[in-house]
Amino acid sequence: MYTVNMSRTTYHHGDLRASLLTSALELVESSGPEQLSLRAVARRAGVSPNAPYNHYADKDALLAALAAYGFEQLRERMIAAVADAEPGDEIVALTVAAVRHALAHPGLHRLTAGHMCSDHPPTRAAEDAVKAVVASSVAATPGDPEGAALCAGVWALTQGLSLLLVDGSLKPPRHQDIDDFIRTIVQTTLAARGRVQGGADRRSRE
Amino acid sequence: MYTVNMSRTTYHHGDLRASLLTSALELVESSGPEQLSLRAVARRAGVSPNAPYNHYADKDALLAALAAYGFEQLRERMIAAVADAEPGDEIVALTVAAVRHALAHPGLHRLTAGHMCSDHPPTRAAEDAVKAVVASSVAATPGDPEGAALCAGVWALTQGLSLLLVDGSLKPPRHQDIDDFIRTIVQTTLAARGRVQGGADRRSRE
DNA sequence: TGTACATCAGTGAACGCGCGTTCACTGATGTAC
DNA sequence: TGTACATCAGTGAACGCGCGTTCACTGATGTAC
Repeated sequence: MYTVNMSRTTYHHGDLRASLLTSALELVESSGPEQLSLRAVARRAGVSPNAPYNHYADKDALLAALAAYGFEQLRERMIAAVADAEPGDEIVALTVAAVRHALAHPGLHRLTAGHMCSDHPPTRAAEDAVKAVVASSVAATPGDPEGAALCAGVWALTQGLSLLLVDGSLKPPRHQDIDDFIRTIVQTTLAARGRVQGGADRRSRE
Repeated sequence: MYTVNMSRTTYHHGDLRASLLTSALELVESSGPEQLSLRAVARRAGVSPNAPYNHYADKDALLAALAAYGFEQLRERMIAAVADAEPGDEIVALTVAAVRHALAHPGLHRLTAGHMCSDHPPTRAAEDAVKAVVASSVAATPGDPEGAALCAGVWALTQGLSLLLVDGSLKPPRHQDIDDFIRTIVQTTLAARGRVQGGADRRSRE
């Protein structure tokens, strides 16, 4: 008797595939990605431990689907933020949106950021789509200084901020709103060399 | 008979505490932090599964000690890099050193970056010591633009680059040396707003 | 409209596994006298 | 120098656990005629 969460009356579930995903989503948020077990997901969906195998090849496949979902959600948020941003502010807006998303769904963030979802192509594709949004927002910034490097830097800054904030190793001061906090960090960081002297530029060690 | 790795002749091990740490270090690099088990560490140290309990309260304590070691190593590398850097280049040098360290010890990096090591005070202290080095290198940079924010940004950028490179989601181009790659990204990122127009600065959403 | 049957999507039980941790015990070591 | 004994740091066996996955099976559904 595995009916834990929903009291199903029909033998067939209806849409177990989707139900497993939302169960997994709930569990990843409540217990973290490393604690996520296929059995727990099935339990939560009110189904026997092996029922998921009708919809996902194995545990990895479910995790990969969950990660893909996470990337897609993130992408939508980022796209909306960039669209709403005032000209010249796209990069900061995108970063703020991404970090907020990570803070709103820390479990999902840790799943996608940690490389625990093996390299299923759809997941990789979803991740690439996210990076494409970063690229477009960098390109949208007038001046476009060294596209690829700035893309990488912005994305790294975003992921780093998400990581530190999600883990609690970085905290906004009491009085400061989280959006302002992120915004200030990003703006200050992107402007650091602008205020200091331009020296020490592009010197390879030789 | 648990003598797997070392063929011990004496009943007592000698310095099991240290031996456990190095065994754990090897395992965390070969299999990743989530696979690390206390039994495997004991096995590798050539000792029965419960022998570690004479030296560490539980698995968590061993993990915390390992993480603390990782932070200490990182700190030393960063201090050396900052000391060697030319004036004005401290931040970039520190970042390059930290990312290189992460790439040289990906398992250890993932242990320290993921918040799996519970909050044992010594581990936290070791982490704070690392951040202090960042702070001093930012302060050493002439102009010191908004210390705290830049500290956070530089540290986030460093952690983000480490994460992406360790996970393989960011790769240097074939022809480019990894140091140059990191250096270029950091320099470009810190100089981004300097080259673009200074607009969109410090606008709160209201 | 009714019936035979293939197919789909579940169940229930079991498998072997490695894990963290605890227990009682013991070999080796060092110290007091 | 020799002996009694406390203490330290190991052993070996066992505990209960939850896991991923497989097996044979079965209830429900839809389609062909």
